[in-house]
Amino acid sequence: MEIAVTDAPATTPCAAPKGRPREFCVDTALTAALGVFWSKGYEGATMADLTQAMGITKPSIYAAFGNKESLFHKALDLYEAEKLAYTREALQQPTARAVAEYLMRGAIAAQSNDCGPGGCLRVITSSACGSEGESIKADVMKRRASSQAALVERFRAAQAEGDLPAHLEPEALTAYIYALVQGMAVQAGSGATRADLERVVDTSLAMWPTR
Amino acid sequence: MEIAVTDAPATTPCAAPKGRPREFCVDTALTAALGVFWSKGYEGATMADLTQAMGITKPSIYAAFGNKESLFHKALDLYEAEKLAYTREALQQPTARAVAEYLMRGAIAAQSNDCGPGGCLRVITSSACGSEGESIKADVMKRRASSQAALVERFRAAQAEGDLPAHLEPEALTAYIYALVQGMAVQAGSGATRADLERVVDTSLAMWPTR
DNA sequence: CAATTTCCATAACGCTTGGTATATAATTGA
DNA sequence: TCAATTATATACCAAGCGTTATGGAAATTG
Repeated sequence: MEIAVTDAPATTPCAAPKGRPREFCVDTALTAALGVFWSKGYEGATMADLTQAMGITKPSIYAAFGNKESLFHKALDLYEAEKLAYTREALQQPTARAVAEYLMRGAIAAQSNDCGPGGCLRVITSSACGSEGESIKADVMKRRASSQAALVERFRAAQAEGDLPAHLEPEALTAYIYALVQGMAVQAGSGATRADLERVVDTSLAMWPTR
Repeated sequence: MEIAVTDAPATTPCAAPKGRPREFCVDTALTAALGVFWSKGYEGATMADLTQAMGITKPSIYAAFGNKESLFHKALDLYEAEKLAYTREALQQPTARAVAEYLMRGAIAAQSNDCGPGGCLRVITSSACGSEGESIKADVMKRRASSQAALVERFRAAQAEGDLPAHLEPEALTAYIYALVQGMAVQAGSGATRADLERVVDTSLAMWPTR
């Protein structure tokens, strides 16, 4: 009769892991997987690469993360949360120019190859499109569209405040900024140094309308 | 005695093809192969994809082009000669701004997906870097460096003529332009339309120093 | 301590990959 | 007409891919 009261444990999965606990840290393994995907792309990363970098065997990967595709999605979540956080912080900058600068300097930090492999996981994934990773590519493009929409909105607000010259459309400016950042990612993936990328950003900012 | 006079046929290979003539046109097949590499990348393009698009069987490909890697290099040669010719034409424009505009408008024409697949074969190839296509990637990067060096030289000449503000370094400007063009390639490969790319170029040109 | 649950490791699976051996067809020159 | 030579077509190969089944070891629960 009172069964309904204690009927909830199925929804609280973290209560008591009955069997043998796993011997590896999921987050650490996921970080290692991210590094592999980042440097070799989705299709370029083999399960052998992943097992070696993650330090666990294939059955463990499949038990903990599902299949390769779902592992990639989780790695991409981690990437966006950890390496692309600056994207959201940038929107809170006071002026449109400051937003753009924050976005580009953040891109340097994220793409420069001192921390992690060079380039951008999104760019790498959307460029390398075998027939297999079609849904992967679609996922990346959806996330990118969402990021771009937020920036358009920010620029629109800036224009309403008179912070942006009227002859610049928010959509066009967003596409421009993103093209620049994505191009920097291409160069970073091809061995460009942090100084190289800084020259690109400085040049772009030198051209930004001052009035 | 007069042998020396008629000793040249080894250098005139088109004289008499002794055996069975091939039934396909090499250039047509190479164009088809280029389309496959362009839309799926080097590693993403399988031999099955290539045979189907080229309309010939695997042994014919290997007999005519060597292996997959050498086929890619030949397709890349064709791509650069046919689709990247605007890169060299741009350098002959009278002003630095005209050079930049020619470069970007040409990029739109080459990357926009009405003619051939979207995006840029160089960007696709250098981004998609499995462990296998390492030498392929190196080849692309070498060609890109050569193109960039030519643009640096052109901007340097422009600066000597007073055609370019002194506070803009030719190297930095080149990296900036290339980042923009490469970013446009990323967007074109993700389904951006010609109008989308034109907005990017117009925005960039609106920021170009006028004085 | 027994039972149970979950883990790790090996090995195999079915499939696709780039590349090739072999046999047949088509042309040239004698 | 008969060899010599070259292209085509079918089939095959070894290797690598993502994925899964199996068997035993280890840790928590009752």
